[in-house]
Amino acid sequence: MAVTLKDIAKKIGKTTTTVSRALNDYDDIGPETKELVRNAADELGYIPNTLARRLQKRRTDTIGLILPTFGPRFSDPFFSEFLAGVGNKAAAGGYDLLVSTRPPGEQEMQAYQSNILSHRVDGFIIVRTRADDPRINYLRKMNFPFASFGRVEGVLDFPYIDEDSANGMLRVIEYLSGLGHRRIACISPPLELMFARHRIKGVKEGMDRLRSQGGELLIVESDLTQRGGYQTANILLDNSFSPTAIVACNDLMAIGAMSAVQERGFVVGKDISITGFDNIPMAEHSHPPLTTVNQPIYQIGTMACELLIQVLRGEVAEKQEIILQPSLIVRQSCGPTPE
Amino acid sequence: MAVTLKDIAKKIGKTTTTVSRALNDYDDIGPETKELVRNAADELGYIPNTLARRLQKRRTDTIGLILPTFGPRFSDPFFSEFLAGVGNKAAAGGYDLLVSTRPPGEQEMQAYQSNILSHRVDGFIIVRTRADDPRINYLRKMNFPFASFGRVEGVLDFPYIDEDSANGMLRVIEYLSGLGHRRIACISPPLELMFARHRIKGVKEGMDRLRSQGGELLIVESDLTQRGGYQTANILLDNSFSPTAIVACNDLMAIGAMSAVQERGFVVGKDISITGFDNIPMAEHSHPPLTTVNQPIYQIGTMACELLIQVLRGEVAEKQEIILQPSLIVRQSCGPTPE
DNA sequence: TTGAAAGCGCTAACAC
DNA sequence: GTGTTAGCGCTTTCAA
Repeated sequence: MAVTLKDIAKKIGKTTTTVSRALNDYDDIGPETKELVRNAADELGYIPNTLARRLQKRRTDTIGLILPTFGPRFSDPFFSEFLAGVGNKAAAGGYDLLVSTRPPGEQEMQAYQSNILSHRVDGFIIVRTRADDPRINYLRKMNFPFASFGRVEGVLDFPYIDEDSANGMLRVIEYLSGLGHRRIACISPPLELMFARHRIKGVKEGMDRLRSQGGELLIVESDLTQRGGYQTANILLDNSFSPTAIVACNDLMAIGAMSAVQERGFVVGKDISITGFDNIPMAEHSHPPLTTVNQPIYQIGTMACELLIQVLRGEVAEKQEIILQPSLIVRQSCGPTPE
Repeated sequence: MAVTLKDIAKKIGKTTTTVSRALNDYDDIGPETKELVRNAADELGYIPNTLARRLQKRRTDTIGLILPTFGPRFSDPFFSEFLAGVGNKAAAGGYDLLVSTRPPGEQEMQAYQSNILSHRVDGFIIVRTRADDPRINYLRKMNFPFASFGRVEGVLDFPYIDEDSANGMLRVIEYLSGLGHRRIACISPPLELMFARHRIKGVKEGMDRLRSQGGELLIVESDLTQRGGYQTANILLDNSFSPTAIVACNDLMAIGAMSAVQERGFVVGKDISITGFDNIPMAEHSHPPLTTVNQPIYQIGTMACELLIQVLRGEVAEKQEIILQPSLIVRQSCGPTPE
C-alpha cells in the first residue's frame, strides 16, 4: 500500500540505495539520475517511513516534554502557551513533540526513564525546575540531552533559559514602596520550586532596602492556583498583620487574592494594592487590570526548544544560558497607601 | 550500549526468536525457559527498542493531537485540561501522545497529512470541530482512525463525544427567564465552530419559548477570548438594545464581559446578569463567581481518547457516540431583572 | 518447544 | 556514479 524506496527503484530500474541517496541529495549521484528519481518519487507519491529511518539512524527526532501537574485540574494557562512555543519551534526544526503529564514524583521519574531507555526521544525540555531537581539530576547522570526553563540550586552546567525573577520582584517592591507601601504581604508558591525562590529572594531584597523606613514583610505559602490565592489572601486578611499591599508570585494567585479582597468590600488599588507575575492574558482583563511582571512564555518555550535543538545537532551553543530581563507592567491594581 | 535481544540470547545460549517469544509470553515456550529469559533480561536491564518494534509491527502506538490555535497567544485553559485527560488515558493504554499546534487552514491539514503518510501516528483525536470540518473529511476519506470531541453538520459515522450544549444553553435561558429576564444578548464564538452552533441553537430555542412573553434576543459574534468578550460587551452596552442579561458562550468571554460591565459602574448580578459556559476553574473565583454550565473537560479528554483506543484495538465500541448531559452551575453573576 | 531464515523500510560501508 | 552487502532491533512465518 505505502510506496517505499523499493517501489521507486523497481520503477526506474535502479537500486534502493541509489534512490535513497538521490532523494537525500548526496553528491555522488548524477544529476539526471536525481531528476529521474525525484520524478518517480513524486509520481508514486513517495513519503519516507519515519519509523524505518529512525531505526536506522538511531535517532528519534523527537523531543519529550513532561508537564508536571499538581492537583487534578490542570488548567494553568502558563503551560499551554509554553507548549505552543516549544511545539512550533520543534516542528520548524523537524522534530516531533512527545507530550505527557505527570505529577512530580515516582511516576514522573519513571516516565523520563522509560522514554529514554526505550528510545522514544532524543532529548527533553524540562519545565518548572525544583531546587534539587530529580529530573535534572537523572538526566545529567545519564548524560542525556536536555534544556530547561528554570535554574536549580547548585551547578548549572546545562543549557537553560530563565527570567530574572528576582529582579522582577525587586522592581515590584520598589514600585510599591514608591507608592508608600511598607507593610507588604507576599503569597509564595511552594518553595521547592526554583522560580518561587528567585521571586521571594527579590521580594526580600527589596524589603531589606526598606527596613530603615519601617518595611515589614509577611510571606505565606500557597499553591499557584487561583483558588489558592483566594484562600491565602483570606488568611492574610484575617491576620493582624494587615498589609497595605499583597505581592503574589503569579497572576493566578493574584487574581484569586483580588476576589478575596473584594469580597470583604475593599477596593483593589485603593484600600489594598495587589501585584502578580507572568502577565497572562487574563491579567489584562481582570477587574481591575492587574499590575504584574511580564514573562514572555511563548518565546521562552521557543528558546528553550532552540537550546535543546542546538545540543541535539551538536552545534556548540555560544550562549548556553539565557537570562531574560523582566519588565514591570503597570495597570490599575495598585495605588498609594491609604491613610 | 543498549541491551538488545541478541545480548540476552547470547548470554543464555538461545536465539533471539526464543527470547522474544519468552518475553512476550507466548504459549509455545517452556516455563523454565521463560524464567531463564526473564531473569537474564532483568539482570542485563533489557528494555525493548520501541522503534524497532514499531517498524516491525507496523504500528506506532502513538496518538496524534493537533490543537487548533487561533491568534498568537494560546492560553485557553480549555486545552490544557483536555490535553491532560487525553494524555493520561493514552499513557494508561500504552500509547504515546504526539502533540502539535497549528492554526486552522493549510498548515493544519498538511500536519495531518504528513503525520499519516510518514507513519507517525496510528490515529488522531480531533478537537473543536467545525461545521464542515476539513480534518474530519480528510480522515474519513483516508479511512484513518480518529475520534472527535464535537460533532459536525452532516453524517456522524465516526466515534465522538460531545456535550449537549444546546440543552445546556436552554437551561441557562430558562434560568434567566425565571429571574424575569426578557431582553437577552448572547456573545457567540465564530459560527463555523460546531459547539457555537449548538449553543446558539439552545439559546434560540429558549428564546422562542419566551417570544409570547416579550422575549428579545441579540446575538453578537466574538472570538472566545477574554479580550473578545470584553470588547463585544462594550459594543453591546453602547447599543440601544440594552440587555438585562448577557449570555456568553464560554467562560472566558463571560469574564471579559464582566469587566466591561463593571467598568461602566454596573453591578454584575444586579444591574446586569451574566452567564458563561465550561466551568473553568477561574469561573469559581471571578468576581462575582460566574453562573455557568459545567463541562467536564478532563473527563471528556479521557473518554475521547478511550474511544480512539477502542478503534485502534479493533474493539467494537458498543457505543460509538457519547453525549454528555450538562449541568447548570448557579453562582452569583445573575439576579432578578432590575426595575 | 525451539531455531533458522526472512523481512519491516531505510541508510551506510565498501567495492567496482 | 552506482550496485552489493549488511544491518538497525525486533517479530513472524515455517521447519525441525
